[in-house]
Amino acid sequence: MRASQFHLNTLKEAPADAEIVSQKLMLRAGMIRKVAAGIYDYMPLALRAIRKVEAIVRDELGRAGALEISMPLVQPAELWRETGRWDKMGPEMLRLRDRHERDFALQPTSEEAVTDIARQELKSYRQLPRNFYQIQTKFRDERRPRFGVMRGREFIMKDGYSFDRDAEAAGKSYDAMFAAYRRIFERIGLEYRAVAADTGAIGGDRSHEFQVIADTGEDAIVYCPDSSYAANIELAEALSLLPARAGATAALARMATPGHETCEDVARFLGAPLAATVKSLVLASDETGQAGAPAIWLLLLRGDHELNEVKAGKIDGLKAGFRFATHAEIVDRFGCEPGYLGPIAPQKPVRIVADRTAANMADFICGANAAGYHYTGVNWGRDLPEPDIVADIRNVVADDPSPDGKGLLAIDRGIEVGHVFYLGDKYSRAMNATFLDIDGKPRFFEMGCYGIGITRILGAAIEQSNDERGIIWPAAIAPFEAVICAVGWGKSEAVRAEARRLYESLLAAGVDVILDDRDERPGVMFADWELIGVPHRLTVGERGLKEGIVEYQARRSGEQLKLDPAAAAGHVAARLRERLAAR
RNA sequence: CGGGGUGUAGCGCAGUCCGGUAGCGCGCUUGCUUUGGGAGCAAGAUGUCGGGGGUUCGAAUCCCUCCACCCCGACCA
Repeated sequence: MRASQFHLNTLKEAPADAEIVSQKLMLRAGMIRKVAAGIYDYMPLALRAIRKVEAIVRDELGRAGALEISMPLVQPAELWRETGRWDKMGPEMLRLRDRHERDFALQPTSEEAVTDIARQELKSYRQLPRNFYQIQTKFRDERRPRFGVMRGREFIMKDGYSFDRDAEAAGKSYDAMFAAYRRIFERIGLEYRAVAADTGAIGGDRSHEFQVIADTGEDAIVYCPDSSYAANIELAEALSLLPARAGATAALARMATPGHETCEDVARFLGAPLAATVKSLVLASDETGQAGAPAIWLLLLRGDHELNEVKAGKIDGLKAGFRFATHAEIVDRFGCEPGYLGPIAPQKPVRIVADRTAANMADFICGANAAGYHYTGVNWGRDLPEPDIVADIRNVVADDPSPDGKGLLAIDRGIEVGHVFYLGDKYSRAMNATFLDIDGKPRFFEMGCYGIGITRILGAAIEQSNDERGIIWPAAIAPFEAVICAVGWGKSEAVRAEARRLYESLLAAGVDVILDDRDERPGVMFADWELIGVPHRLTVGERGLKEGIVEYQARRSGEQLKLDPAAAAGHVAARLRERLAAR
């Protein structure tokens, strides 16, 4: 490719509404253009990177035995009604009507469509396992799209689905996809972690997210440096920090704490450590209690801990959904304003759930259910009944003990770029998708689903790797692997001749190279290609040619070399091969 | 969806309070000069001032209304 025939449009300043670095750099590099909230044009540079990601995904999935198909972007409502998701999906699914007033949705994912394929195409156990995938535009009408391609409404996703005879075979399909995902992210050249994730209603332990490590990630990922333990914070098990409950040493005392409503405030006011306090959170469950009123729950956590809502949602009685209680509900149950709530003698009974750590605390501080008062020296059993339920309901924090008992936990930020998930027969059962097994009986398919956010990978790669000059692409997905900057293209026949020769030899060596023949000043060329993030740069100019050299510069390290022109193409090709061999 | 904010040239912004011929920087076009880290000089082009309605002799500016976008929150495979 020659720059004079390519489309480049770099900006010195990013649009004011761009928020995070990947979004700013992609806009400045002219890769994407915003068309509407969360909806972008992918310009030639971006599409080249996208195609490279897709090529790696196709190659590895093909190797793993998956078959590419394409399902419709516009899907009939009937399909979604079969599984109940037409109603369950909510406004995130964009719906539309055709001229006959029939309902359709833009696919946010394709379990229904692929299960429909399976029930018609896969008749026999002899056809299993089968794994279909597509790389397709998805639409999810996010309430708040942001961060450019990281959380767009329209985006490109690889979604794959496996069909197996039984759970054991499905486990093998899952493991094969897990291994393929590892190869994919390694080939792309991202620093990532595969973490255990929440399985929701499906249950089991077969759900993993592939998280690209980046400080700007929206997810918190927990891992143990001394073992293989890694999990999304939504799932990561929090052990009790107190192995057993210590005996009471203090007497119960009612302290005036006017105006001190948070645990931090109360601890400071009473001169006690934050870890001696217990915080009270009031929830209302959607399962109605007596007389049709929502059941009210009191959740107790140590003052320095945070509620994990995913974990809370696994408690019997909260599984159907919950919300934070309203002010009126709180006052009705506790006879007291929020800020002074506690588990001791609320006005009306509530279900009390204590976190594992809170349940082992002794001599603790909590609200007295009277405005302006807290209790100190509170002890379970002596001052109030044992909690109704003790459960893990908090987020782990750094330096918590690892649940596998092998050290302390650390926390990183991550960007989710892939997810593998065992579905069981959730969709096959809902859609009556069966095959005939060896015994002649129909059985529901055991399914798995496997997603990769193709466009999100671009954003994640940039978040992970950039500097003040711009993007630093991993070579495997860079729009171009190398650029030749021809300094003085317009006036020097020698420069033109050498640049063309170099260009041809790089092409012959299989390097995806662009020749910058725009006759721009060197500063303009260098700034453009550094912003765009091309990993390898060769500069040909009269100055170097007089010395008998061309210059090489590596984008990531900044390393500069003077190379014999005859060896330059080989040098770049060798560097690109090294990267592949290193994996 | 609740709260806040912003819409002026491709991008970044001023002008709005206090109504009176539409501005600046970057980018773009042409010419000359320059030529190894986003060149200089000169001459240009580009605006339904987000849309509609109103007030006024006159509206980017004041009023009403709609829309879009952004931020915070809530929500969320």
